[in-house]
Amino acid sequence: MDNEKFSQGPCPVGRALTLVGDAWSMMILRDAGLGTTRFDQFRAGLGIAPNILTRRLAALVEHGLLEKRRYCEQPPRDEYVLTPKGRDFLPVLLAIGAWGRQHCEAPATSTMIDTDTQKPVDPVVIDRLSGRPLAEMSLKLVPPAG
Amino acid sequence: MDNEKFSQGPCPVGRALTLVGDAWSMMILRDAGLGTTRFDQFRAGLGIAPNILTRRLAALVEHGLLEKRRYCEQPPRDEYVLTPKGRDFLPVLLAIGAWGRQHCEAPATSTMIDTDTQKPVDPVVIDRLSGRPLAEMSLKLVPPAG
DNA sequence: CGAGTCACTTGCAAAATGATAGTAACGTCG
DNA sequence: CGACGTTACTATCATTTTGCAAGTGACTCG
Repeated sequence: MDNEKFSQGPCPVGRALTLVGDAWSMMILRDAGLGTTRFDQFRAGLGIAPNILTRRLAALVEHGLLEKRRYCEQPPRDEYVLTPKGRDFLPVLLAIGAWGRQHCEAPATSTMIDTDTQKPVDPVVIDRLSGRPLAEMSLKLVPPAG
Repeated sequence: MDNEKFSQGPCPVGRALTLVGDAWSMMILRDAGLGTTRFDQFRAGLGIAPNILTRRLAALVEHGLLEKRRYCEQPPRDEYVLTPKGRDFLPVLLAIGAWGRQHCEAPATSTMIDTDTQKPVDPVVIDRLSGRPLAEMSLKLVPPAG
């Protein structure tokens, strides 16, 4: 869907989706958030074909969500690490995961726990100002430049 | 990417993405959340080809995010309305939008405002238990079943 | 009757995806 | 020192998906 209409349009959702709006990219970011850094780790963990992985990683690097770093010269070894921009996207993935846990039943489900309290996290999207869950709020769209 | 590996796998993110893990589906849901219900409204608003729209709508209906309702018999007119499952996904889209507003600059940006307070909303993903933003927390993955 | 709206379907070209195989640079074991 | 393994890819090619344009059928409005 990657066209210029959305990448420069007024809707921030559209702009975001031109960068990360495909499943592989999000899965790569998820694994990167869990500590995966190397090409073959991503490949094995996701079961993704190497040519596709190459392209997705390159796109994520180009868009500034990952950084490719040479961490060993001899032999040449690269790692892909999240940039601040990429790290900021992880809460969104956890929100997607929370939705998936609620609405897509499956035999077994992995969970995330807070390492401080050892309790499972339950991601909710709220409004920072009012502190209320967005699901309970009534919202209105305001177009730009008016 | 739609394969059985993820739709039945342990990761709720993967399961969710088999349903909504493409940009068009999310854009359709976004518009549905803003009140769009009819085929040609979606088509015109998104600039999507009609055959693609047909398939995406059918997939979203099949997966239970939208419901197709005949609201007029003569002439036959259908509308697509969000199910509870689909409505629960909207906060995630707003979180994606918040990320997009922060990280993808553009000349002009539309915003959402709270109709109660008339102030712009600022979506953040927090942990329901601790109330803390997930971005500040340190998390650990726990695999299922042992 | 003719034009227009709505919700699509059909046909076909172009692009993306995915499986498999190959490559290049290096390290390690015997 | 030479075979084999590891890492990080590229190349090739079949399959799948996407997207544009045009057409269709049911119906309404003037």
